[in-house]
Amino acid sequence: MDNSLAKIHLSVDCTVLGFNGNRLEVLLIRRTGEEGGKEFHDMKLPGSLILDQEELDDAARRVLTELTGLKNIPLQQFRAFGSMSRTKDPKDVHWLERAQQAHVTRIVTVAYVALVKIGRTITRDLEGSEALWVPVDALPQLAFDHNEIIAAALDHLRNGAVTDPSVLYALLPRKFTVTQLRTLYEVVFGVKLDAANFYKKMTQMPYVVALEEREKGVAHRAARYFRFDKNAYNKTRL
Amino acid sequence: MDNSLAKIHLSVDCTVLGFNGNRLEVLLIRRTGEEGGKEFHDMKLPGSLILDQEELDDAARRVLTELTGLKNIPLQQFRAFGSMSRTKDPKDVHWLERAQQAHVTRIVTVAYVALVKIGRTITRDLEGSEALWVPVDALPQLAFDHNEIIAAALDHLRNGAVTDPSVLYALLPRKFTVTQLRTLYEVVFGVKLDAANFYKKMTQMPYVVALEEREKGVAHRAARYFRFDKNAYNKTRL
DNA sequence: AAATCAAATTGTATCAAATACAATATATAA
DNA sequence: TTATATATTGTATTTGATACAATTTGATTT
Repeated sequence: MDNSLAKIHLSVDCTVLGFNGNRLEVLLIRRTGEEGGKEFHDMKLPGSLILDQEELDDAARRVLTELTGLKNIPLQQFRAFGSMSRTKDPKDVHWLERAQQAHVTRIVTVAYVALVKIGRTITRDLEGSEALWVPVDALPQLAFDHNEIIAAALDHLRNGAVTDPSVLYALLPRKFTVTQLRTLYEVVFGVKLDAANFYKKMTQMPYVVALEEREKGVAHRAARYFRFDKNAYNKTRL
Repeated sequence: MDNSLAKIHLSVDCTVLGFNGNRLEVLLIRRTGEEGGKEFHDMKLPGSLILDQEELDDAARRVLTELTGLKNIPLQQFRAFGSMSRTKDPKDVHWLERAQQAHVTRIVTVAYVALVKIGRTITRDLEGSEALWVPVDALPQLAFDHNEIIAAALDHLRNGAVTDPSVLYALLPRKFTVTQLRTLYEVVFGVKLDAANFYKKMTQMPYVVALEEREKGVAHRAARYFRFDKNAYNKTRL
């Protein structure tokens, strides 16, 4: 009975993105596996199989908390990845079966993105542990189809930011300079923007509010800090 | 072993959207079920369980072809739906188990959207069959979480159309008037647009090309037909 | 056949936003 | 004290958005 259906395993994977002031980075987990008797090291997205009765969103939240120690980070599911060829690399299959203690032929994963402030994420749990930030434009070959998942997550971010630019402020520190904001726009949309015009445009937005505090220790005129005002932003949309 | 993992079934569901010249419609399937001895009728999205070894995208394509007879329609996966509460309605569980001949506690579905030209879709297979177009702003209560899936599909369409408006032309007939195009924009984005300004703006786009042919049989000045030029469009983006 | 209707299409004027780029200000470093 | 590197402000120009009046043209009505 029921044997026309695959024995499918289901997992979640989280693409945690951060902005280091210069480019986008993704949080990856070191993986140690074995291939033909030899040990190897590579990286993968933080993920986990879904537990019995566990909601997808809860599973994603669980993974994120276990990894970063952070809670209440908005996570957004954006796509499932379920190609048969996800498990075409024997390295991955071998690793999976050792980790799961079960025969795995097919694993469908539900992918999430989270946008975090890099500074606040690197808690003691992360230091020297198995997690690390890697620039998204310099990724090595990752486990499974994780390179593809990250590419899709970036695409999702870009699309989301067009409709609702407020998501970008989740990537900036609470206090940020206009230059940081501009660099973020440049890196997300892959464009070059005029600094002077961008400055005027953004600082006249009611939701980008100036603080008294200024940058310190830079070898030039210190930039003013701004913060994002969620309330003011929401008022700009109906 | 392996009993900490749920026995999960996996399916695909297709949200096939069309534009009837006035509003968006979605293609639904009539469903006949049984509840407490009484037969009932309602509607659901076209979907199917994934076959063994079948790619997700292939499953979606298969469903779409079986339903509409059309092939080569671009389908886009946009999200998985896997909440435990998807099967909270006993009606749905009962229906599933009768259809699947198996005990089903949890079914995760991978959702796709397809945009089609309504006129070309209604083939003989559809006439009098179990499929029908229903306006998305007048949907009854559907099976499972299909109302939610359709809402997400519309959201996905809106977001996609902001970044890449060319997707909208998949919803229009090959020859269309500017008024049809404008109504589509209005209905997708939920806004009212000035007819004169929209006309000038669109007809000056290099990818909206005027044809000689005009509308016939309308009780006023006949509108000119235009067509969408994919090549010209692509040249406008890098 | 002429007048009428309704929507298509064209015109024009105004206002707002995008862009270019010069000029000024101000932390630290030399 | 001057030099350097950005931050920030100014100004002029171009382009696009918006409002709305005017004209055109099939079909229908008189």
